[in-house]
Amino acid sequence: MSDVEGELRDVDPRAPEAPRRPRAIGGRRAEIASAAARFFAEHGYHTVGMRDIAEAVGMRGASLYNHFSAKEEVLYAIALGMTKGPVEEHLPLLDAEGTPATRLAALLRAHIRNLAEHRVEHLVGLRELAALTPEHRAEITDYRRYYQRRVRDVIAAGARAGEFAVDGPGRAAVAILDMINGISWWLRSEHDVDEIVENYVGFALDGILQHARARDELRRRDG
Amino acid sequence: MSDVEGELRDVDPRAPEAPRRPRAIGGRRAEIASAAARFFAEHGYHTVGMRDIAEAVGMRGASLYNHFSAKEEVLYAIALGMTKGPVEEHLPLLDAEGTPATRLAALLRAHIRNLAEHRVEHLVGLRELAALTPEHRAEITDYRRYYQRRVRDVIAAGARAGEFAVDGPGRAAVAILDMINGISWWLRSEHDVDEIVENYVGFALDGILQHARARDELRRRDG
DNA sequence: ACACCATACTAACGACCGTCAGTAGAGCTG
DNA sequence: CAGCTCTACTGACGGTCGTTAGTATGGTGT
Repeated sequence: MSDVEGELRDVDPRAPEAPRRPRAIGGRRAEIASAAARFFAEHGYHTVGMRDIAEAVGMRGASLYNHFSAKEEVLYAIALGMTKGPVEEHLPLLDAEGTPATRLAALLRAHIRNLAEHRVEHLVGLRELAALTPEHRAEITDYRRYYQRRVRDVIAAGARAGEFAVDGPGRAAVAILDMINGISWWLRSEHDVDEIVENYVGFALDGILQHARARDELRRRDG
Repeated sequence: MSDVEGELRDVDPRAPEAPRRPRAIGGRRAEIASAAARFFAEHGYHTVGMRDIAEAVGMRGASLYNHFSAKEEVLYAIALGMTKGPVEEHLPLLDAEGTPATRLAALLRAHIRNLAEHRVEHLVGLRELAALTPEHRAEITDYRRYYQRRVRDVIAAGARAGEFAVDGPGRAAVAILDMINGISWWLRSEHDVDEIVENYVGFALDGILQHARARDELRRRDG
């Protein structure tokens, strides 16, 4: 009946060791989470039913419980992918060689590209935090706080080195991350991602993180 | 400005004789919307029931329909207050005397102060757009687009006048507004609003809107 | 070949939600 | 007082939702 095709046996990028599972069963999970993210992004978590998500991947609502133990688990998987992932894969860029400025620029570039590639998941992970279990929400916000702290620290290092001219590295970090995360609200497929990346890295590195220098120079000029 | 305080309603709501409060307040609508905004901000629009909102203002769920024709109307009132209001009250600051920089600074200051004063409404108006009727959502986004366009125009004027050094006034406008609107996600009552206002106006005016100047100067310095 | 297990299905339950109908008391107006 | 309005109440309906139980099926390992 249901013409579920088996062709999309996928390759999960992060499956270090698949425990004795010959079938690529993680793939269906990712497929469901991806479809759910699209729906959540467009209509909101609570207005989307399990039956809606199921239909999008070609099954009936109840069958989703073979892959997720609850609807909230789907949201949790989406949110976790957008917080834990970047922390583990992008944050090492801050430990690489180079000045704080080059390292931060590399991080922001990776961040924005990741956001553009997973726009809906990113949007959902930001917007639907309140729908998570308190424990899950705490875990997500912990990841986010850690990420933000690392950005703050590299900004502080750059300020000490004279690369940045900013007072309040913490506030600048928040401002930069909010500015960048705002992209997920309006990004459309017709936008030029490369251009956006360069614009925003410029806004952050040459703009916000130089604002104290520009401010002093402008004041000196104007008297 | 705050209207009706929570006067003593220590009476069992089931009591056949309800406490007679002084008539004369049309502020009941505002009181309901305000309580609803607090709940929506904390728990999300769909997880908050009419009965929850009602309880917060001392009535039963069905009685809310004497003030709003539907739950969505409550959300609409909140969102409208946070979009139409600023458009009509703050945007005239852009038509006042002064250079583009001083006028834009005045607008951003007013914007952030308004956001801080109505943090929950602002957050809800941003986050729960998807829960609005298509017609209501279109109206809200129209207001927001218009606001954004006006900001873009004053940035373009400042760039022509040499006050700003930015390429792409539209993108800078979006970045600045996203950065500022991000405040509503983390603002707490213990924050110093005045300090935030000055920080963010600096980020925008001396930072993002000067990034092309800073970029060129840094490149010249570094070779 | 057989057992197993992952996965899909159908059917239904219980809870909750937005909303409405109908009612009643208080205050104002004549 | 009579009559109208405003606002709150009770009670309930219809629908939807997340979730569970029980069952069927087909591929896989032994």
